[in-house]
Parts: sequence; structure tokens; C-alpha cells
Amino acid sequence: MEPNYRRGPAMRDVAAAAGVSAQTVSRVLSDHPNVQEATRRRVLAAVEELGYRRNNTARALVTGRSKTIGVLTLATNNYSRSSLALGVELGAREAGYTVNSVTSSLSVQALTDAVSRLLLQGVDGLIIATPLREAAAKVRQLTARIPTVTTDASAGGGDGLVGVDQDLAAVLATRHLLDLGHKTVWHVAGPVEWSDAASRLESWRRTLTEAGREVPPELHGDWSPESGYRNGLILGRMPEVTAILVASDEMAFGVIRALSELGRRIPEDVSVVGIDDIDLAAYANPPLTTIRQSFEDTGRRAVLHLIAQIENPDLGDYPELVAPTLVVRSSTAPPPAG
Amino acid sequence: MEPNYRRGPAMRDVAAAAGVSAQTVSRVLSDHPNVQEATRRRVLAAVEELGYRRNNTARALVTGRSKTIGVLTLATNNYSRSSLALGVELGAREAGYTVNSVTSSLSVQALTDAVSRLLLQGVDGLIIATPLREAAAKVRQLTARIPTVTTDASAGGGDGLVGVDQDLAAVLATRHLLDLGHKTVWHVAGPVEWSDAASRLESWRRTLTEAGREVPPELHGDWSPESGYRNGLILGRMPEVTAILVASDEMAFGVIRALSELGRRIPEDVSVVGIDDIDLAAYANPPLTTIRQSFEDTGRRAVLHLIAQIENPDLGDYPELVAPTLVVRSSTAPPPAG
DNA sequence: GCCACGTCTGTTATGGATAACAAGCATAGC
DNA sequence: GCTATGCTTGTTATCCATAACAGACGTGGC
Repeated sequence: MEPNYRRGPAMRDVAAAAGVSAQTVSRVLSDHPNVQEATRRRVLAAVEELGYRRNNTARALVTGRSKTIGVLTLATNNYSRSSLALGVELGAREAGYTVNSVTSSLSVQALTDAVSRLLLQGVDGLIIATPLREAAAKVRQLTARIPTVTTDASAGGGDGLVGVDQDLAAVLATRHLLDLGHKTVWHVAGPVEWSDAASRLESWRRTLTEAGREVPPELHGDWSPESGYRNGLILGRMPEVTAILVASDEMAFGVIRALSELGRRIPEDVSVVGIDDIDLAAYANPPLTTIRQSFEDTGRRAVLHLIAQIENPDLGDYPELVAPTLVVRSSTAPPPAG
Repeated sequence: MEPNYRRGPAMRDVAAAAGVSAQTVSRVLSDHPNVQEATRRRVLAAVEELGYRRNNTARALVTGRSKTIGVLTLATNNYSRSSLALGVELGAREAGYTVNSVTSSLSVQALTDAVSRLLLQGVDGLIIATPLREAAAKVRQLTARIPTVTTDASAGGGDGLVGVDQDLAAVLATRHLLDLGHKTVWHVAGPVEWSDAASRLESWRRTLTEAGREVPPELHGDWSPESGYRNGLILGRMPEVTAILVASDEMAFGVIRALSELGRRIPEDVSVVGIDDIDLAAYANPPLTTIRQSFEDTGRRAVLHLIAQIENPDLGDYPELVAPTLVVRSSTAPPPAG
């Protein structure tokens, strides 16, 4: 029985070439201790000669483990999504896993479909990096059988949660502006579906209230620079606005652009703080003061957390929060003297 | 034999519940025509009741097809990488495939390891979105058995090539600046390892020569905004520099920042053109004139191209190039009168 | 000299699905 | 009434690796 053309040699072919059984080949490749050195060498030579590679599909079938992790992200190309994905991939690789990624829109149907697709692929665990909201119940039901880590708290309790402390992020940003002397801080929030956006909004509001300041009405964007621009065109027309907290750097670029077009100088007339510290933030004009939160690190932690659960299911599950830090650049300054 | 706890029900469990054989269940799920309507309904009811999901691992083992595509990208989070990945994922999903992604650095070792990992996962095809250079031969050897599509020409001939016409991109940008009246155009190129960077460099040079202009020495960056900034600090000190073609928008942000710090106004003193048209380009300060090339579209085309090859191996392989377009914003203008 | 035990290797069963073949049954044609 | 044909369903073999068990052989203890 010669090696199949399309598939390449199988373990039995190696076994035949080395004059041993397939089981022995398996033992050699799995570093099982009880194999004589001479046999081991013969097998390895045969492997080398035939260019044999272990078939992970068959392996997954019999062991019930695919060493694959499923990642669900939103179908947009924003900074946070892609750095998180990168972190997950790096962490997974170090732990000997590969990553199966799937994107989705925010509809219940799309989310459940996406999770189903991942489950069909036989992943060992799941990282859900989108808000679930109304889909939470259905998705939880689908994922009941396998370890799952969430990076957005809107999934509700139950799953492992790994993320950046969004409350602290907004507090740091708001305090920074108040400390500079601004009377109050305006806020361009993210979409309400995201619990990150919601908790930033909430903490901004609380920080102002605790400081005894007026809480202005918030504006909303969708994370895109365009939406920041639109909101900037509104805020720029209001003379009393001297400080703005924007819920993401990408939106902050839009806000700054709009303010500039309206003739308002940054930071002399208006201070702007972003959140994320994307790579381009330091090269904005002016360089953007922002809150650094490493999505790559979050992705890495999420995947390590998940793998720990996969390999030790009895492990208790606990949330894991990373602290963000304030990065002061040139887009913030004390309010104009007038 | 009750359904296994961890694994969930298998086809035979559904078969038992519906009072048919496993083969019949398989036929129902594969929409095979020769199944009686009553039987089909009974099977589907059993599937529903048990919450059965087909095991793709077993399926892949027997069919030799995993309906999975491997993507190799560079381990950095830049705009082009992530939009390409997004396009691949969207295209794959539409065609019923899922995506296994792996990142790598540019070393020969890392690249071959990464490809090996994908092959071990049993992917049906491969998209290689990094330059291969010296690794090309080894990688080609590894991928000999399965369809492969490359998005960087440095892989050399042989594989399917899908990408944006980089020659045209640089020509459009250089011509635009010359047409505005600039005597010549300076160039901040990308890393030489990337054939994209190399062909932009080459075309910039050729366009200048053909127009009878002096070809200034080129500068090199690594795609990062930081490297753009460093090069900008150099170019900004040279009064004769009035027009710069930067090989990526992200580097262009750095260049603009450096020029501003040196007191050179854009576009009054210096015109800057980027390449990529990233989402933030329109919100740079000033908005960036650039060359639009849709990486998302490229990713989508690459994956469709690949799937065509997978499902019809006799298909001839041919390169597929997308035309980029010039997007004029406010970072370019005629040279200063002096 | 016999039993117990450890080391090395082989045999058989298993995971879950599908391809290929086989068989039962009904209808059509002569 | 009997064979040819097509539809429907079932049986068996297969994909490839690994777990569980089993056997052969050698060493050590009493």
C-alpha cells in the first residue's frame, strides 16, 4: 500500500520504512520514554526520509483535543480588534495552539452563527471579543460545553472575563482634565452596545459628579474617525467647551480635525484626550494625550487564561483586569485664560 | 451506549433516535437527494432534539478536506495586515470556509515554522501575506502539495499572486506631485524586504527619470510611524525638499509630525503623499493625499482565487492585480513661489 | 530455579464521519 | 409473470492516530 498521492505518507508508511509498528512511531513522536534509542533513531530517520508530518485531524479525532482556539471578533478593521487578535495569536502560538478566527456583525443571528461555525470546527476553547447583549443567552447555551473567555463584560456573568479596567481609564482621563483646571469635561462616547463604552461613560459621569462639576450631555460615535469628526463639528461650535474626553483615539482624530477646521486651536482653546494609545496617537497633530491600554497584552492574557481552563477544567474561573495608564502628550493644557 | 459527556451526541446517536442508520443521517445532512421526505423529517427532528452538530474533524479526516484556509501574516499590527486579514475572513466565510491564522517574523526559521504549523493543521490552502525572500525555496517545497496564493511578489514565480498594482501606485503619486509643479519628488521607502516597497521605489525612480528630473537619494523606514518621524526630521532640515512620497500612510503621519515640529507648513512649504488610504488618512492634519488600495478587497480576492484552485485543481494559475487610485486631499499643493 | 516486576514493542479497539458496495422493494415494460 | 431499473436504506471498509491491553524478554530477589 503506497503512500497516498494527495495526502502524503501516513504513520503506517513510516512504520513500514522503519520496520516497526505504527504505535512505536507514535511513541517516538510523542516523546514517550519507553523506546530504545536505536529504534527511536530508525524511526526519526524514516520520518525524515519520507517527509512525514503527523496528521492533526486524525489526532484531534482520537484525543478529543484540537489544540485550536476560536476567536470571535467584530467584522471591522479597528485598532483594538486587530491588536487583540495579534495578542491572541502570539499567546496561542507560545502555548502550542493555533487560532481559528471568525468575524461577525452585532446581530443576534450573526453572533450565534459565528459561534456555531467555531464550534463545528472543533475548537478547544473560545474567546469572544464582541459585545453579546441580547445574544448572550443563546451563545452561552451553545458554549456551555467548552471553556470560554470574554473580553466584553456585556456577555454577563458566567464566563471568564479578561480585559482592561475601563472604569479606571475614564477616571484617569477625566481627572487629568479637571486637574488642568477645566471646569468640566465633555464626552464623545462609543456605541452603547459595548460595555467598554458604557463603563467609560458611567465613570466619566461619576468622576464629574464626585468632583462637584456639572455633567454635560454626552455625544455618541461608533468608534470610527468619521463619527468623531461629526461630533467634533458640533462641539467645536460651542464656545464653552474647553475639554473633551473621546472614547477612542480613532474618534479623537476626527474630533481634532473638526475642531481645527472650525478654527479652534488644540490645546490652547480646547483640550482633547483619547483612549487606547494607538500607534498613531503620538503622531497626531498635536500629539494626542491618551489612556494606554494594551490590547495586545489583553489578547495574550485572554488566551493564556483560556488555555489554563482548557488544560485544567477544575480551575476556578475569575475575572482578570489590566490597569490602564495615562500618557500625557500635547493635546491637553489648562483652559484658556478668558 | 449513551452520548459521551464531553463530546456531545454523535451521528450514531441521532441515527438511533430516528430509527435509521448513520449513513442515512449523513445523507440527510448532506442534502443527498435520495432520502424519503418522511425519513428526512424524522432525522432532522432527532438532530434538533439531541442538539446534534456534525463533527468536522471526523469529516475532514475521511474527506481529506477541512474547509479551512491558512493565512500567514507578519506579527505586527499595521493597517494593511489587519484589513487584509479581515478581507480574507469575510471572503472565506461567504464561501463556507474558516480561517486559521498564524503570524511570523521575517526570519527564514520563523517563516518555515509558521508554514509547517499551518500544514499540520490540515488546511486546504494557504495565503502567504509576508515577503519570503530567502525562505521562498524552503516554503515552496513545504507547500508543494497544496494550493497557495501569495500577496507579495518576492515569493518569486510559481504561486498564485494576488495584490495591488504597486507600480501604478507609485507612478500615480509621483506624477501628481510633478503635475503640481514640483521640480522633483523625494521618497521615504518601506523596508527593502517587501517587494511592495521595492516596486514602489523602482517606479518612483523610473517616473522621475522618464520626466527628465533629478532622482534624489531615497530614505528608508520600516512602515512604522516612528520611522516616518525620523526620516521627516531629516527631510525637514533640507530647504530644497518640497515634495515627499511616503511609502505608507502610517509613515506619512510621522513625516508630517516631524515637518510640523521643524516649522515647515504642509502643504504650503512641503507636499506629502502617502500610500494606502487608511481610515485615518482623511483625518490627518492636514488631511492626507494618498493612493487608495483596498487591502480588504485584496484579501477577499486572494481567498476566492485560492478557493477556486482548491475546488478545481486543474485551473490554470494566473496573477491578479488590482488598480489603485489617487485620492487628493489637502497635504499636497504647488511648490512655494520662491 | 521460580516468581515478580520493569522495559520495550506489538495488536486491537476506538474516535466520527463518509465512500463504495449491497440489498430490499416498488414500478415499469414486455 | 418475470426481468430490468430506480429509489431508498443499510453494511462494511476507510481515513489516521492513539489508548488500552498484551506479550516477549531481561533482571533481581529469595
